[in-house]
Amino acid sequence: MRVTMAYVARKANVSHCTVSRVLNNKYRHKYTEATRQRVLQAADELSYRPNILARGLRKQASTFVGVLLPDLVNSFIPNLVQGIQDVCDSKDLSTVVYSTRLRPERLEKYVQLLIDKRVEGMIIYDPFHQLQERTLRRLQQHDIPVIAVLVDLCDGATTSIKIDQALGARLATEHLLSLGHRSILHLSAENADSHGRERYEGFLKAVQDYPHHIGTTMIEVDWSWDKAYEEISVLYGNARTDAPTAIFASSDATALGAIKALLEHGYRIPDDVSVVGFDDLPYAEMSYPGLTTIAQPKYPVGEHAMSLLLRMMHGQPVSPVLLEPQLILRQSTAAPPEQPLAKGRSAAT
Amino acid sequence: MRVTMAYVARKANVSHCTVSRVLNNKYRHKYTEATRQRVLQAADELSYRPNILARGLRKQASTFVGVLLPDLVNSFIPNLVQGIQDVCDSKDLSTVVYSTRLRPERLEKYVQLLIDKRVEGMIIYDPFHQLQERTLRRLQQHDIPVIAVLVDLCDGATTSIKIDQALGARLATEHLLSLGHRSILHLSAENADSHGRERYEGFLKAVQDYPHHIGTTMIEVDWSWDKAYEEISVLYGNARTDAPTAIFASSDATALGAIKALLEHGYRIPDDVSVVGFDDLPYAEMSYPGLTTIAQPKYPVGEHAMSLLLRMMHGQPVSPVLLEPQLILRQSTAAPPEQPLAKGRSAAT
DNA sequence: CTGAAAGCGCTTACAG
DNA sequence: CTGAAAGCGCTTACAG
Repeated sequence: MRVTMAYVARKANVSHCTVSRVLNNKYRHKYTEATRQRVLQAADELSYRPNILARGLRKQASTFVGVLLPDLVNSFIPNLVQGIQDVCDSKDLSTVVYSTRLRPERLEKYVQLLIDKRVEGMIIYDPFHQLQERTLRRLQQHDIPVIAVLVDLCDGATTSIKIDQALGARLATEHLLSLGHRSILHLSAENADSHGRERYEGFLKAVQDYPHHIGTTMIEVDWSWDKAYEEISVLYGNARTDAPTAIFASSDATALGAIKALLEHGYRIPDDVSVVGFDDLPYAEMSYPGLTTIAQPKYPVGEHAMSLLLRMMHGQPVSPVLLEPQLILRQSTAAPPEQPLAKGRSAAT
Repeated sequence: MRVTMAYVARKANVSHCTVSRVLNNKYRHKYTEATRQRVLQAADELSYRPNILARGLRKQASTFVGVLLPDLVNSFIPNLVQGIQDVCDSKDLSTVVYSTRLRPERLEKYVQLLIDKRVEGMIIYDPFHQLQERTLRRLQQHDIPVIAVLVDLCDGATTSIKIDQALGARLATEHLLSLGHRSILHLSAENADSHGRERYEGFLKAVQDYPHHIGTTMIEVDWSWDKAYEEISVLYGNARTDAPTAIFASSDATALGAIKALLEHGYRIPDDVSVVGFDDLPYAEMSYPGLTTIAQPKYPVGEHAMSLLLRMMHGQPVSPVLLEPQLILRQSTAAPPEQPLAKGRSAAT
């Protein structure tokens, strides 16, 4: 049989209201220590546990927070979620996580579901702006506070916590420039989404701000490892002496595609070509050579997002947050070669 | 103002019970089509949405399923979760996912929390057997059905869905043997957990079953990329002609550590040394050279687990499931070199 | 200091 | 065919 408050009350010889008061540690001056002890002991002996659903119904608070993500697999999502959950844990909140896998109709469906579940707030990462404005308005109607992470929502007004993408691109580019590279290739995702565009712009800006002339090449690879691999195979496959000595890839995945193509064509990294990535995937460290890249503070984004949401839930004012990425030096970057590049250089030594 | 059934009822000029009946599509013969239309229209006009908490309280069903994992970051966890969630989606269930990050006390806490939330079932992945038997008993007391994934729970009795680890190890080993390798090194995780042990045993068994004499070496690296990297650096670092021509690593991570060490010492893969991993991480394909490995059916494990749980929730009989892993051929394996191995072989050509 | 009562928003036997 | 009533397990003003 299920142990309810009534049951505990009977055992402790009090009414269920008293049980509620004692167990919630509320109105402490309103009952004697003796009663308190009796209740506590009865609850303990029966291993009583409150029914959170009932409490939620009564208090009009579900203790749930909704998290909407494009997918679960993507590199930094787990860390983001972890950050959110750790804050929730300390506040007796739970997260309900949904991943849309890029299907807009699922997005709408999940928002509705989360509303139905009476979540007390929502954190949304919507990289391709698939969330419609009217859905956002629905959330407002239900007084559900929303925080956008990494990317603004379509309304542009929802409080967001983001990472400075352009700064990351600048750090990567300036690192290559300071090593002496004067011809840099950018594997871009300019047309893919806002992060790709911001990284592209950060790269351009860094180059323009540099006092010397820099030769730049851009290839759109749309976050795709395959495209990066193929484009670099073609570009460096034919013996050329004027190929860029450095590559700034807009993601670790595309950087790894480039590296694989270069290694297969006999180039040495970083001796012949330097490569910088972006993201700091776990593999960035495991790969050969270790990938110099831009690390994003994934876990802190989650933490901040949840803290902001908490403030909103309590009706406190919030303002957007911008976090800074960081350059991680590994073995894939070095000064450019003294001799001009030539295919199969390393195999010939 | 919040739209409740009472509100819809008033608007449709019926009682709230009728609203409930119509909206739940139950007792269809119990009201006229006209009433039905009136209710439906009123609900629609008011954008009525049922309160799932209230329904759950009444029906004694939370529509939540708990998922307990060691972490969110580990390679195949996201796919596993996705499989679980997709099945849940089709059944109007939601998952509450907790990751313990290997802290046993968190495990106990989360189980309790999930009980408090009145989850209708639980899926648990507990690789290091941190869950205590009495916690499992508590779950039973609350009539919460449990499914173990990938690894048995401490009681050994909970229905489980697993992947045949020994078979995976056998597939990997036989692949190397069939290529002609007669000296194989196993980077093991024998002492780390049951998966490590099963993979180790599968390897041994495959070698013993082989008609020819096979030289085997074992190094315990405990799932650690670092340890694999260091051990292989040492073993292959000193010029030796008798080093194994093939490595079966108990995970992709350790395989990648080995590969990095080998490449740094000038060995060519697969020309000088063949390497097989285990897991099929996304990076297995992206690395240089593409990693031959054992793929585990991650998503299907999630699907099956949830389907089993569903059966249990409906009081139907269930039996354990064992899924088969699969060999994925890429570029890191080939026949052994004709000349004996020597350090820096490739650099010398 | 303690209890009786109302109510959160539903579902479902039970009458009529 | 429809409604009144009870009840899921809590919390919280309101009396006493």
